[in-house]
Amino acid sequence: MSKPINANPRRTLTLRDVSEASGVSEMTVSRVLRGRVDVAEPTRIRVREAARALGYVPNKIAGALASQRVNLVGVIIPSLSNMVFPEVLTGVSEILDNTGLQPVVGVTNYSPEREERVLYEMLSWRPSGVILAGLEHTDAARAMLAQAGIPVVEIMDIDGAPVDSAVGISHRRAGRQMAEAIIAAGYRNIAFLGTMMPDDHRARKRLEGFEEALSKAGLALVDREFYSGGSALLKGREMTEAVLTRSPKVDFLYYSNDMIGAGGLLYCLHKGLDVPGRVGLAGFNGVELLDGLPIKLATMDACRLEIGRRAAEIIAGKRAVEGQGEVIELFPTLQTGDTIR
Amino acid sequence: MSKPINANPRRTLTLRDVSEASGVSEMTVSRVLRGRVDVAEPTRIRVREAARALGYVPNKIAGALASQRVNLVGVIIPSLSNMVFPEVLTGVSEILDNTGLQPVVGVTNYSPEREERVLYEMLSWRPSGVILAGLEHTDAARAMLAQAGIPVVEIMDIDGAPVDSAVGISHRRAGRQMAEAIIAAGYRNIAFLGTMMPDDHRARKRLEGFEEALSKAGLALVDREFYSGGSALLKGREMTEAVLTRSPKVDFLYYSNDMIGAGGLLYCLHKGLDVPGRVGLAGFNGVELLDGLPIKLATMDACRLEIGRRAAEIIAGKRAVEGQGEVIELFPTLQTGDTIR
DNA sequence: CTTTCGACTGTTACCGCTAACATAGCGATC
DNA sequence: GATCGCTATGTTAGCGGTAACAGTCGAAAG
Repeated sequence: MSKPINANPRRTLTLRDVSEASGVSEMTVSRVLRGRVDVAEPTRIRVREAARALGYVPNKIAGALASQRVNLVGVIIPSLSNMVFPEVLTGVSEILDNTGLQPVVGVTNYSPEREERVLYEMLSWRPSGVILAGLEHTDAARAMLAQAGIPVVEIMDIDGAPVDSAVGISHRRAGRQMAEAIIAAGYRNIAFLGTMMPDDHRARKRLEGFEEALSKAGLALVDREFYSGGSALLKGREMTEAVLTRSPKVDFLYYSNDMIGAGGLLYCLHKGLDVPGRVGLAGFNGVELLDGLPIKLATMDACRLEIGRRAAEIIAGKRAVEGQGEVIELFPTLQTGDTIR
Repeated sequence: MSKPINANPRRTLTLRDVSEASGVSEMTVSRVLRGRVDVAEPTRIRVREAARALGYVPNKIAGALASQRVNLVGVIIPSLSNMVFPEVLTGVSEILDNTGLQPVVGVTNYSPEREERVLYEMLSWRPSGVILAGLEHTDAARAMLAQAGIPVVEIMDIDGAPVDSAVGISHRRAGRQMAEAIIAAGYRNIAFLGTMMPDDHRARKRLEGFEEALSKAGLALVDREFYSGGSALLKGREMTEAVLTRSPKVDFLYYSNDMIGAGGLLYCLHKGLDVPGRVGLAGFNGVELLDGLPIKLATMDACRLEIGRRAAEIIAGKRAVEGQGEVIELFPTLQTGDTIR
């Protein structure tokens, strides 16, 4: 009776408010706002105006619950601070933009436990699909993915068994290829510089492939140096100095990523070392940053943009859950740049 | 009667499934899974085990609708591909990690329209708060923010009027300070190199402050050069070459960000120019990358981590919506590095 | 004029969970 | 032994939308 009028002057708006303001049912408002075609033009206009005037923003939580549809795609990656994953995201968004699907990013910092937590959190929002980096996950994470009943794409790596689909390159092969190129160029005293890799499986696989090819040629790594944390460029510089000081006969430096490779290259140039004569260098990833260096570091692009695109396409295409997942292998190209003779 | 048993063998699980499996009511299951304390220990254990055995993942959509609570915080930033925003995100996550709140990132690519869309999309999930970069937004965006009834923090910049709260630095002042330092060091023929800035308001404000201080000293920019897109490091190199060729008497290069500054620095070093004697350089942001350069570029850190932290604290603290927003000004420190004499 | 049909709009019943309140035990208190 | 006061659990009624189906109404067809 004495319901307080205007007690809550800015209570959050609902369909009902728009419905009352425009004189049609909530259902019709809902139809208009979702862009369905079976509403008369004049009605449509009235509703749109009422909604805009009120500043109504639909509640997707309610909508998703009712329709059992969520236009979100979880994307779980290890890090944002190296340039590689942002580029994957670019590829993903590019494709998803035309589908009504929306990426939601989660970051794991290369921690499997954190990945599990992030995944759990994401799945609890019932996304339409999940894209996640790597093939290595906790058992619980793998189980969740399998149970979720949504398309799952594991990206970056294909050396292993995916839960559902996978898009990536063979890092083992990439490492092998680089080793072969280096050996062919005549280098014999090769050192590896890279991340400490308890959980960077892709770097590990590259190194494995690299060493495999070396040993096939009767060679072995002359030295190796690892780091974790800090400014990659600086670390590359420091590690390079350490290695060249400790093992003066080293004539090639293979870096696990371009950033430390760039640091090493700058160091060598600064020291006036003959590159690629006295010492050769190579990195991995093909990041844009390298274009700005005085001379071009040898590298292998990781097909990041393309991986993002393909993964998104799989999610967008696979409305139906069933059907075996597909595995798409991409092939990185070796760019010898100016640092391999 | 003849309801098909197991018709949908992997229908998605609900509380009811866990409830049946553990022999208690849905409500009790709900309580256990939300970690509420008023459930007997044996019950709690039974429920947990049933949930784990089934692989149940709660449906936050339903939960959020029922409780009118969403543990999400929208974070809207222009870009992920320069190192500045990832660091802001790090600060945000760091604080939010202890609060049960979760950041959700949206990227605008410096487009106001895209920002508006991303914001709309986010608000439709009814987040507990929004953090977004900059003070410049479309009218519609500003209206949505004001209507949303949730804490809003605009970050990076405080030269303007925030919708609610703001955390950032004064870019105008930052530009002024840098100009003063450069003038004090005796440089007189100063050029500016930076982004084309229809929508990079912070770079614009820095330039404004910079020129203001110049003119106060009776000086004016001798040359200027703009770019957009592409590898920043490379652009820095190219623009630097262009400026030094076109205006040989230039003795100082002020860059709108560290990345192009680094490119310029590498170019100068490569050309054997005397830095900082013949020509001085300065950038902006204080990115970690600079630590790896042969000599240290002068810069000003933008307090990115701290901005992220403070913004998150405001959101986390402000359970209540009311109360005027606060404006927190941070003060960047000028690091002269090795490129100002 | 009645019937039919299609275009448009309304009604009803949930979606899966949680707030709020109700209830059942059960030992302590007087 | 009745009452009280807990603690532990259950019941009820939505949260704000949407699917599915049910009208309504005017024009075309018979």
